[in-house]
Amino acid sequence: MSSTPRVRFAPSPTGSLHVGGARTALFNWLFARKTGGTLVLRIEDTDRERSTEAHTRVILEGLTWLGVDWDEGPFFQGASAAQHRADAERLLAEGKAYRCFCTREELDAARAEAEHRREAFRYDGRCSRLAPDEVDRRVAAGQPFTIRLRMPDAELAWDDAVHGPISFQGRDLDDFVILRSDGTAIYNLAVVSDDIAMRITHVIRGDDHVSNTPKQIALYRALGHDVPIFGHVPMILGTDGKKLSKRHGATAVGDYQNQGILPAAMRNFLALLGWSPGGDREILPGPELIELFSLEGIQPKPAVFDPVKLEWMNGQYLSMTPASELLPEVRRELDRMGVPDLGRDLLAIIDAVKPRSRTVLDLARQVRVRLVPPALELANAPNGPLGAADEKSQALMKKLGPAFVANLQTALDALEQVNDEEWTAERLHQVLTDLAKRRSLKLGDLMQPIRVALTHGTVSEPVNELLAVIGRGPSLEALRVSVGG
RNA sequence: GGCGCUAUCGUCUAGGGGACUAGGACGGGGCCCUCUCAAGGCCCAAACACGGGUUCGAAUCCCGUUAGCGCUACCA
Repeated sequence: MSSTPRVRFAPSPTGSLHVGGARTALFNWLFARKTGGTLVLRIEDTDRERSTEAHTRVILEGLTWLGVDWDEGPFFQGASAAQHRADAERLLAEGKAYRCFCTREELDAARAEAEHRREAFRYDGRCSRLAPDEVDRRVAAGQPFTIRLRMPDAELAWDDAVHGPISFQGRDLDDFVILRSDGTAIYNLAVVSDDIAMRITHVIRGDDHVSNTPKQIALYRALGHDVPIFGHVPMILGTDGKKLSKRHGATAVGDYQNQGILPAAMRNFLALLGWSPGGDREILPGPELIELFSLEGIQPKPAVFDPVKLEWMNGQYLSMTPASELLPEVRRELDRMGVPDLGRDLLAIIDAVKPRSRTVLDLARQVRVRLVPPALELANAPNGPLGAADEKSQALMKKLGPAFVANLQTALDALEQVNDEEWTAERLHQVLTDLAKRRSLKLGDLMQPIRVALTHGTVSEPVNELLAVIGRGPSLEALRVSVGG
């Protein structure tokens, strides 16, 4: 008679961990952590055809990355096959279920015919009316059979934690199959059987299961167990309002991990998709999320997944996260890009570049440029050190004409006078603004060429900081190469 | 077709009979800051699906309509 909730996340390992599943897992986790309850992880692998070990691993890794940890499991549904069968046979013995000898072919034909007449197909329950000795005869003859639940003519209703009262009528539902002819359980039986065995108190799952719920309630009642609390969380849609699928681009949490999304940002974003703490709060790091979470705050309507807002949120988390925490991620990306470890202080560079990044990938790309100015790499390229600079840079060069290189040379001459000691953002700012004033140069006409020479682009932190972060040696070298000296 | 679910700016949402001239955030537009781009600050455009009720009063409660979605397997 424990009163702490027991919830479960029960993915089937037939694909990677999708954002919809991830969010369902997150809601379960949030609920468990908020209430001091227990989260059980159960892998629903009863579909032997499509389930793979690789998928299971990917799902577990995805959850771990997200920071969703579980207290029990992972359990594999396949391991409970004997219990499932025992439950079905008990129902059979108690007359709450019956053997059905209809073959798949007969059923398919009946279904096709109904469709042809544009009528709803209903299983007519013919096998439920078979005389006992007829049943015995067929069993003795080795005729294969499935087991169907006798659907009661009763109201099957529950008070959904997110939708409120939902009600079905038993007479609208078929006597559905609970055990296949090979003796394995059908999903609905397996779920109920396992949820009972695991003493699950709250079933929090996707909206697509609401029509399974009355069947499962019928099963709970037939098995003589109390029904848990159900909460059905709405689906996630693509930007076109259709169910989110591969054709919308990235849908697996692994995709977002590879794009350099931070787990905390992903968690925050997913939580806000269909859930709100009320009020205007949006940036909710882990502890707040748990503190504020409640099933009642879940929206009953489906939500559109907006990757743009995810990236914005990731940018917010990026600026909140200290460079030291970002370092391992950035280092990994740099390794992936083949940038050698130069023993340089990456922290200062990360800090310089952080506000202009939305993903870790972004961040790493910009760090790379500051580690190894592209002009140095391309010093001997056929198009010259600035040949690969971006479009806006080329436009600037064209616009300034000879002044571009002349101003660069002017800056170089002045900067060479700055010694290593003085090579700080403050000092460099002073040197450059003085220089501009003395030569009557517009600040931009002096700064932008430097920026282009150093980064091959027109976007960066302030030039004095850029020079400081790149360091004296590489900065001067890149400028020299760029003026063709 | 049957059964069920859903409906507030383009998107995520606040709101739960009077506090609504409907609030916030993303995205969009503008301004400030500024050597560029971000970040940040300020401002603007942008929504209660429709029709009936109930009520002194409805985004909010009820009923319809419409639309979207889900399920209708010896899949999960």
